Amino acid sequence: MLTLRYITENVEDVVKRLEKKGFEAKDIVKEVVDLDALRKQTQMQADEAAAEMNVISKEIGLLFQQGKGAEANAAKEKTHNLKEKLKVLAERQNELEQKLTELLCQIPNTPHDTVPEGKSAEDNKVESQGGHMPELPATALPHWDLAKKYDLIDFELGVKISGAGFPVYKGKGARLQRALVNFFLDEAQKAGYVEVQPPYVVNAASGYGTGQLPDKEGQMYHIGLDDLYLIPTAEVPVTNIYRDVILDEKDLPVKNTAYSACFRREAGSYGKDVRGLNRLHQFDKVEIVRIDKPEHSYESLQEMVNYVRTLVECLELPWRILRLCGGDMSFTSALTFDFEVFSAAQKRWLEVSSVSNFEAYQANRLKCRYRTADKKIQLCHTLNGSALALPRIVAALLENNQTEKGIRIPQVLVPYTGFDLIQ
RNA sequence: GGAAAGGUGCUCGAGUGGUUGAAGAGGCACGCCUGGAAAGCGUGUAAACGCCUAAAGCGUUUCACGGGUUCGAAUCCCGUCCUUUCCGCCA
Repeated sequence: MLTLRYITENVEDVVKRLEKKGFEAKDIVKEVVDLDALRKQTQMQADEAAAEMNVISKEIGLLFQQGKGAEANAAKEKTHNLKEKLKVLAERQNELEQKLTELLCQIPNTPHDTVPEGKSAEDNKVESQGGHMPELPATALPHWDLAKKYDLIDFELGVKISGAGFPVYKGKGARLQRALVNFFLDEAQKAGYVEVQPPYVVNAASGYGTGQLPDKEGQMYHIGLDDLYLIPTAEVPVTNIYRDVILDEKDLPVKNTAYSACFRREAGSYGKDVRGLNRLHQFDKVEIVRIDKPEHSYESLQEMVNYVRTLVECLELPWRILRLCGGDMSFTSALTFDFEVFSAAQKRWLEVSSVSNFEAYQANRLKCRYRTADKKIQLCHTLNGSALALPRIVAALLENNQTEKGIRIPQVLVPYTGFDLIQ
């Protein structure tokens, strides 16, 4: 969430910026400002009452020590009203603070200046593109047919075991998955990211920390018996490593990478767009996470974008980078670049990575802070990106590299797969 | 799942209902000492919110979390959560 201070000190600016996200913030921001004023006033009164109470209590203590029991008992009389008043004020302050947090959670992150105007995915701006567009014969197959033909992925078997969206990878299909994961992790390590293996289930506090809760509750699988959530991305457990942590300036930027399976309910999305590997309930992804100081976070974002680009280039896939418009950005992001690769048989661009700077939005909920060289405490900026999500990469690899002899494996992966052709 | 113990500051660890934000130790930082280092000595070492234009300063809160008793709670009572150990089960 945005910080109270930022909102109350930049009312006009916040409202104006949020327009770009299609969020009408005027009313809620006004409510926040009013409530904050009331909160301050209430705290002043409560603090005053508490201070008075403390003084009297100390006096009573002293009187008892001096054996002046009668005087002490007389002093007690004074506390009754004050105690009642204090209770009321403290309760009111508590309520106000709770209400404020509730409101703040409903306000999305303000978009960066460079975020383009726009309402939907169609308004995203193509930032750059590259790679070679393959020319496939008319007989080219979509990846779900290729997967069947070469016995790489069994979607029906997944339905039997779990349900739609939980494919079973087999033989060279499974091997290709493992190869990609290892390749991505090795590359991330070379780029200075420290690998972690996080838990795949998280508690509610972690869900709140990164912003999945409360707004996106329905998108995660919830384990009711233990009140835990299956992670929709490694971003959640990895970023939460830094929840309630005060880092040292010299430790920044923190760079982590993690492989994890990701679980998403994807409620309400069906149809031809979700066929095959295009949209799954469980998929593999290697994530990169960075924690940085505010003045350096956009440099970090650029570095992450550059890094992800090298991955898609290594894989010899046609790619493009989109700068997401205000309307297509996530609730919590300030600036997002999406990576898409072209899947030549489907003739579609598929999103394989999303790289975002959340500025202090997540950090504020996480209480992820750092101590500057002159000992001041500030919120960090958090960033993350996929590097990369596997299924759509696999879809594009299968489709784009299909030949009469079989499916060609990109050179960089051969040491990992142990084969260069799927026959 | 059964039984027991316990949750205090960066860490370890003490804590009698009344200057305990919290002894002591370690760590860390700075200073002195040294040719340099170690040792030694000294000093410092929580966060949030509020008041104040800001700094300084002051106030309030915080000893897992939530409630209760009390003039006053780290300390007593109740509930919740978590951790550890032993037993059982098990990759």
